[in-house]
Parts: sequence; structure tokens; C-alpha cells
Amino acid sequence: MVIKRNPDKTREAILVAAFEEIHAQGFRSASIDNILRRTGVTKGALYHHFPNKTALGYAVVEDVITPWAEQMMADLDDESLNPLDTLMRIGMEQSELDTQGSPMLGCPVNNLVHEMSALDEGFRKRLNNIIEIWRSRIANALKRGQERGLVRANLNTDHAAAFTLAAYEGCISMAKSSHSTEMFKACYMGMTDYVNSLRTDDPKPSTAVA
Amino acid sequence: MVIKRNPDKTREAILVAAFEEIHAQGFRSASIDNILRRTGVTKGALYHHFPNKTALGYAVVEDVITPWAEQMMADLDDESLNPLDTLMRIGMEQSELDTQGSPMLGCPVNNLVHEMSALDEGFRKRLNNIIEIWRSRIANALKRGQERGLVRANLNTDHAAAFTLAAYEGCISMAKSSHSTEMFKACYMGMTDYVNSLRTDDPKPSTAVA
DNA sequence: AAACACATCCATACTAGTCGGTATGTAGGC
DNA sequence: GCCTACATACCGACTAGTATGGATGTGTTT
Repeated sequence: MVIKRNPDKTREAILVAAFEEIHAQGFRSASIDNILRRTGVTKGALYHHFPNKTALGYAVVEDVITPWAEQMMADLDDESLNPLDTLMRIGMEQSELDTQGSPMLGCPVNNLVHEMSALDEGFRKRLNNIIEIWRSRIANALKRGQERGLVRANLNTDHAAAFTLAAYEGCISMAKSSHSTEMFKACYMGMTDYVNSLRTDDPKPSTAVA
Repeated sequence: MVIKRNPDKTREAILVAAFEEIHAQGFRSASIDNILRRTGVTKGALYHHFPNKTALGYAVVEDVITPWAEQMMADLDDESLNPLDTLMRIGMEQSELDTQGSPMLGCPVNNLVHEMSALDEGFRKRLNNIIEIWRSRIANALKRGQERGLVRANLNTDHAAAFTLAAYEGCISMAKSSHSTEMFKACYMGMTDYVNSLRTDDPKPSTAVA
């Protein structure tokens, strides 16, 4: 017996396809008809679940991108690791994940920020919420790193967290423009220097993981 | 005698209006009809000067954005200044320039990179050309700073230049998402720490290198 | 347990408006 | 005279969104 109706699954399928379309094309250039083609869902179904395109875009940010963004920084809460090492590893993993797809699509959050933040408050707030999650997660990790003697005591962790996040997004932008990992690597080497400059002078290797 | 024809002026007016429209809306959402409305030029005139929208976009990058981008970094060649000071000043000036307009539109280069680099090689190459101009200008300034004993001798200037540029673009992205100068200031404080860590006479002994 | 009411879920066909682009005509300037 | 520099009117394609109808699932009543 074929399950003919499954509204949750339908909604989920629309959200995933919409995310992919938006990630590839941007929000305004994302085509509803394309999303329908990707899913096989009809227009009636889509407009049953979402009142309009903007609401769909908001839902993508809230229900797809935000969970992904939160999960991305999860390892920063692992107290057995040096947060500075974790920070570098997260950046590296994400960039590798991104370059696996043939066209370098970049960070979905930053892409939408550039396209929509100046045009639509609803997008701006939702995206800024993600940025703030990231920033505070990093800031907390740095602060705990200070308490554990891993991070320079005289560092302003709030400033450093904001800057680190900005720098990371910037590195991805550079990779997008150069269309090669080479530029990203150069940026990332510079970033490594920076992150290393946040370490205490004589770090105790007690936290090293075998 | 009224000059009824002035093709150069017409072309220039189209380019300026197109730049503004693209800066505000992005390239694909930029409307030809809007550009015509801004200028009073008719569609026949526009398509006389430019074969299609893409060519117009390329011309905007080449004839409007590139000269602006080159002029922006001009002070880095001034040998009477400390390149690290100049670097910070350029960033500050540009951000103030940007925040004067009510909506924070961000860097036109980075905006277009995010929108078009993954979709159109013609845009990507032209934009990457600008990025490369910036990057090499910064790298050269850092190298000359090393020769003058102003910049840490053991610094890889290529990596640092790429990273500095990335970080700066990232700071603007953060400002766009937060819609306030506050976040930008936090980022910029972090950036100041970083740039200062490149100096030889480091006031913070903790960043001294072994 | 059967039948009915009713809201949910989805499908199809259509619309008004905007898009980039073109065909054609015409007026200015050397 | 003739090419350049425009102006006007128009076109097909595509856009988000809607109107309408039907199928399905569920709760209620008898």
C-alpha cells in the first residue's frame, strides 16, 4: 500500500530542495518552479505548506540552516580539546566539504547575508541570529580556554570571537573568487598564524590528545 | 546650443546608474528598466552601447569598480607612512563611507563575488582580478615594511596579505548582518590586535615569537 | 461498525506582471 | 549621403501567486 499522503515528509522535501536551490542561486533568483521540479511536488502542495516565497525562505533559514549551523560548532563544547585547535579543524572541515561540490557555493549563511540583509529585515534578523550563535559559541570557548590556561589571559574574547568568525567567512569569500583552494590555503595559513598568536606562550601539553 | 548627442556621457551615465542599481540589488536582480528610469536613457540607447545585460555588468566591473578599487589602496604606496597604520586607516575610512548610506550595502566587490563567482566565469575572473590587485598591493606594502624594519621579519607577507584582505571583507559582512556598527567595531578591534601583532615593536610581549 | 461531516492535503489551470531582448524607425552630425 | 546615436513599440519567456476542484484522512454520531 502506497502512502499517498505525508504532509511532514512533503514539507521536509520542499525545504531541502528549497535550500539547495537557494544555496545555488540565491534567494531571489531561486525559482519556485525549479524547486517543484526538484521534488516532484506540485504548486498547490507548496503553497499549502508555505503562504509565499518569503515565508519559504524564512523557513529554510530556521529549519534547515540554523540546525546545521548549531551542529557545526558543537565540538567547541568538548572540554577535552583545545578550543583553538577545534576552531581551526572546524574551518578546515567545512571548507573541504564545500569544495567537494564542483562549483564553490560558499557559506549559505554568508551568501544570504550579502544578498538579503540590506533588503529584508526578516532575513537579516534570522541570519544575524545564526551569526550570534556562532560568535557567542566561539567567545565562550575562548573564555573557557583562558580559564584552562590555553588562551592568552589578556585577550578580549568577544573581540577575538567576532574577528575570528569574520576572518573565516572572509577566507571562504576569497576561495570563491579565486575558484581554487590555493587562495583559501594562503588565507588559512594567515589565519593559523593569527589563531596561534592567541595561545599562551608556554602552553602545557597536558590537554593534548593522543 | 543644446548638445543633443553625447555618446560618451550617455555611456557613462548608464554605467554609473547600473553600478548603483547592481550595488543595491545585486546583478541578477538589477533591472534594466530601473537603470533606464534612473538615467532617463531609453532602451534603444542602452542596447546601442551594450549588447546585453551581462556585457553591461562586465563593463561596470571594469570601468567603474576596478578604478575605484585601485584608487582605494593608493596610500599603501606612500613610503612616508607605516603600511600597517595605512592598512587600518583604509579599512576604517571605507567602512565609514559605507555606513553613511542608510542601508549597509557592503563592499561591491565582495557582494558580486558572492552572487556571481560560482555562476559566471566572466564575472569571476574580473572580480578576482580586483582581489588580486588588492592582495598584491598589500603584500608589497608589507614586504617594504619588512625592509624598513616596521613589519616582523619572519612574517610570510603573502599569507598575511591574503588573510588581512579576507578578514577585512569578513568584518564588512558581519556589519551587514548585524546592521549596526557595533559588531563591525568589535571585529575591527580584533583586527587591530592582529595587525598590531605584525609589528616589530610589539607592545604586547605575549605575541612575541620564539 | 457503518456512515456522515469536515478539515487537511494536494493537483491543475490560469493570471497579471516583469524580465531581457529585438525590430523598426528616425534624427543628429561629419 | 551615410553612419552613429538614439527612440518607440513590441515579443516570448518566465515570475510569484491564485482559484478551483478533488482526493484523503479523521473525528463524531448513530
